[in-house]
Amino acid sequence: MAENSATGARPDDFESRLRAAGIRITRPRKIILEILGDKADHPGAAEIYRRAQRIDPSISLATVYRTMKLLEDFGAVHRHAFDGGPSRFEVVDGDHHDHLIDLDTGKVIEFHSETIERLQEQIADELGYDIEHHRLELYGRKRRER
Amino acid sequence: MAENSATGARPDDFESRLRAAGIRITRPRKIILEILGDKADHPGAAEIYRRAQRIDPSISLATVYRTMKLLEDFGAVHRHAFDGGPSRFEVVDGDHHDHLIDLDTGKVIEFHSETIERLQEQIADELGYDIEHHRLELYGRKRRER
DNA sequence: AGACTAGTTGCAAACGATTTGCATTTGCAT
DNA sequence: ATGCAAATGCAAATCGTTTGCAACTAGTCT
Repeated sequence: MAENSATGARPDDFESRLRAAGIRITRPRKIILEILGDKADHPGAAEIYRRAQRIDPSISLATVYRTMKLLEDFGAVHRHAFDGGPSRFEVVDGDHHDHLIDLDTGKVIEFHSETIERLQEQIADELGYDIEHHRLELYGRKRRER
Repeated sequence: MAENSATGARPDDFESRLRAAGIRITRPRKIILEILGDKADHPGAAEIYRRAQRIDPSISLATVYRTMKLLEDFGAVHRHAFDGGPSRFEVVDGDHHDHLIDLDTGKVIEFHSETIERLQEQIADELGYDIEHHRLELYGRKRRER
């Protein structure tokens, strides 16, 4: 059955884009796309696997990894390894942003600073480099002002 | 500029600091400290192991890892996982800096921008967070202007 | 609808990086 | 020198991730 989530998940978009690229939409992939559609957090492979299993227990972790790789190569997903930990994934929806990781909860907050972006470009330029991509992560804890 | 070390290594500094903290200076540790004294690059555990073995073939990889952990906890070393790869280490020598990683060679260039630092603080502040540490990595390739 | 086939799956085994249990050695204070 | 807690080397264990392979499907072509 086709369920429409009012929260903004539109896996159909992805499905058609993938189809257009000649990528098969299989049952596992459909489920994973559905999960990623949430966009609420930055789940790791194990978490995606757990959620997928609740929908279809026959899904394997290997397929989760393979699908994430596929989506990453396709450019639909970004992979992060915050503080050297296991990979966590994030759906790419156009706008670039950086991350503030809550050290207590692991929660990820997104932010963007055009000024910082420009400064990065400038620095790389002065060093004679072209930036391919970059990674800015702030690790912190909620301010506890009493 | 600061002081310069012609041949580079001054492990004695570290040794005394570690001794003062009640940490035993064993043969393997002495060797690893000597290697880290170079500060020329950002070697990974395997590379440190390789270099250590050239000095004393009996050193084990496990000890390299244990020692790096020790030094990291001691605050003498920082651990990086550039682009999700294996850990690479860097001696901490006071001044903070960020990194530009040459995607072709893996070489790491250090830089620092007080402006960026301040902007980061400001952003975290606006989000209600105190920064514990942060990580800014630029990944790029040497500009090939002909 | 049935058949075909290349792409995809699940499983388990393989993998690379790192950690750990344990018996043996060693630093270093006595 | 002696003693003992701490550190070592080794091998096995762990974690996250990838891969080989035989069985299975999605999408296509009748």
